[in-house]
Amino acid sequence: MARRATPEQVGQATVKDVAARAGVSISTVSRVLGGTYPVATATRAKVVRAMRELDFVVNAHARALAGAHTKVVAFVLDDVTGPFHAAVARGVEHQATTEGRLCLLCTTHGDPQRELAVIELMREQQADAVILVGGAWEDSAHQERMTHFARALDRSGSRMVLCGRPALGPDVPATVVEYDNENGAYAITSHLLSAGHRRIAFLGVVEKLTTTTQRVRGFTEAHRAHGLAPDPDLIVTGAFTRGSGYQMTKQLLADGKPFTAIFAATDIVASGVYQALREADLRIPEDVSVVGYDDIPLALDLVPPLTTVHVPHDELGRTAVRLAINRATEPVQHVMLGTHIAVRQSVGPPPPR
Amino acid sequence: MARRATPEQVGQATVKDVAARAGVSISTVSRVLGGTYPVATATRAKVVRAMRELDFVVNAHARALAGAHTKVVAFVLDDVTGPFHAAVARGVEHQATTEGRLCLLCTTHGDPQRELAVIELMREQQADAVILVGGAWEDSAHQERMTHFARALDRSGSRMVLCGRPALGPDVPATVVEYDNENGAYAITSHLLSAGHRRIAFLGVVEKLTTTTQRVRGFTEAHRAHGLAPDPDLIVTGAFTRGSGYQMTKQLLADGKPFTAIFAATDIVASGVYQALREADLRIPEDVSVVGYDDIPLALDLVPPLTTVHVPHDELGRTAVRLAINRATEPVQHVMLGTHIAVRQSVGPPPPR
DNA sequence: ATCGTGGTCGTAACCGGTTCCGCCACGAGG
DNA sequence: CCTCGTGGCGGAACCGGTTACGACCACGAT
Repeated sequence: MARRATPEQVGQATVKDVAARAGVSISTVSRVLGGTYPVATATRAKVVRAMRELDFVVNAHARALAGAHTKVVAFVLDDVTGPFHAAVARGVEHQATTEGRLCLLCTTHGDPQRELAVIELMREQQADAVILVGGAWEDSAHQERMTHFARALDRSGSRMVLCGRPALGPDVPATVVEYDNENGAYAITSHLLSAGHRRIAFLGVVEKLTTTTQRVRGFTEAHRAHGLAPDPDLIVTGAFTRGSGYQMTKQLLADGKPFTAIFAATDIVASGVYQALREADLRIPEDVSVVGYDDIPLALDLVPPLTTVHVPHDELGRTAVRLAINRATEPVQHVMLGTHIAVRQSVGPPPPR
Repeated sequence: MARRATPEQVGQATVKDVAARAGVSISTVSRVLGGTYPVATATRAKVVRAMRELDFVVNAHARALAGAHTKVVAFVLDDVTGPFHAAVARGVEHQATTEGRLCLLCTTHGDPQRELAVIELMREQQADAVILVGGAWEDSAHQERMTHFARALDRSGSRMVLCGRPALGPDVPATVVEYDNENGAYAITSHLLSAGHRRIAFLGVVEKLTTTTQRVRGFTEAHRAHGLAPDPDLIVTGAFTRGSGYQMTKQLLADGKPFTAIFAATDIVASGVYQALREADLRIPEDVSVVGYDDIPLALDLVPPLTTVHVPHDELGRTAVRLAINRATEPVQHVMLGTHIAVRQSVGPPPPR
């Protein structure tokens, strides 16, 4: 890139330019920039004036290189479009701003390889914290690589944060902010069970994903607590999408297996369930009760409003960056946020046979 | 920060460390890093090995400082949670990744001041492009500041991108990627008019926001084309939220002004409209027809599915970064993406009186 | 009048890379 | 056998800031 022809007004002004214009040394400019050093009022005024006249802005890279920290937190998630992730992202972004940090965003689109690659990029960026949002893959090789990264980040003064996924191990230097996935599933399943449902379908098991594993566990435990066991045929595999919810429900209906309630793995899945039921002329909750998980805004727009498990998205995101950034003073680096069910109108007693 | 005690394994490994371990010079290490220079195969192997052994990653800041560009695009939007913005963000992120860039994300929460402050931050970060997503404020002081930033960014080799908002002026160095807001509103209003509606309420005018201004203009023009004029009493001010849509509808109903259709400024607003109508026992579209704008996923989940204006969110985001990053080879820096109406089931003929 | 002292400011050494320039050894051509 | 060209590599000057260190000045105190 060609440097400026005249010392001013072309290209980006530097401290050198400011110093020259203000008639002071570079270090003096740097001092008023940092603010943390005595500079005579008159001198400061000259410098500030020169900065304004030259429309000067510091070069964040130079500053990061010379100083200690980067003022950037990175967070990686599946997809910004997913309301769940978006809500967490919002919390992350908000808290990062509060802490005076910028946000680096990366998406993986559900690809474990890409997740690894992205973390590498974040290491290059010297991010203060790298926040991994959402469920993790139950793959030991992947977890090993992840552990490696956690240590590498720790070694370079950064921090890995597991947000909405379980810890990697007791000796892995990472901050963990979970939400009570299993108990949420347990609670809402109990809700269904208490209403009298005995044949409940769980739709949307994603293999090897901690999120579903935990939800299915809560689902199963709740049955057990009622002296029951879920019918394996009613636990169906799918994706966390509207289309998948629709397909799974259609299939379930086609199979003819009796059921009186559906536990959709996520609210998005539930929206697909709603449509399939509507097309089958089945009323909610008179014919079939439906519950979801996540409590995204959509839950209110479904007709009838969806009974679901509320997850503290925002708090999840905020806590993640708060703990990571202030880890020097924050004693606890592993928290489990509570979930609770949000009762609305999609659950009723099972229909009389 | 204390430097490493031993030359290896503590802190972050640098090119110097790698060079020492591989028994070559710093410049050689840099050359294999860059890839763009002849290095003997044997030497390269030694270096690569040393890098792996030391778990080396380049320091992006040092690289940015020494080299030319940053490999980062910044984008600022109102709120990640909004489905519209999220969808654009997804496009931005995707294209940025394709172009080998990282994404810096900032939110303004509708605060013009913050938007300005954020752009300043992005300048510090030397972002390759700064993408502003969503409508702009029709405030001349604000636009002036914006113009100033556009020039400043241009001067430092960066680029401002207006994504979903109108150009600032013919001589302002900025890339503009708009969508046809007015024609979309015109089309869907015509759709309503053609169905026989004559008293259509427009809900959700946000003062001084280009987005609503353009939509209202299309709304008005469509009326005019039919030899009509909208009733000013039916154009109501509000926010782009579900709650606002709900409130405005309630109020409209309470006012007793006759109307047979509602044009919600956005789909989110429409969701509030739906609820208010449901509570008033008014059927859609038998009693009231409703249309929205944006075509976010929610439109499909509303009952009945919402007829709305489809906006090419994803393309909007992708085009924004594509044009900005490749502006050297992309001849046109101002594009207007088309919109079209997505007909679903929320519009019918007006009820017989 | 001299010395000590505290407040300001300039000089220079970094931070961790990239890249221009020049050196060296080697093989080929005269 | 000597010279010239060339591929591979090292030395050093940056990029734009921060900061330790020391110089300088004007004070009040002795």
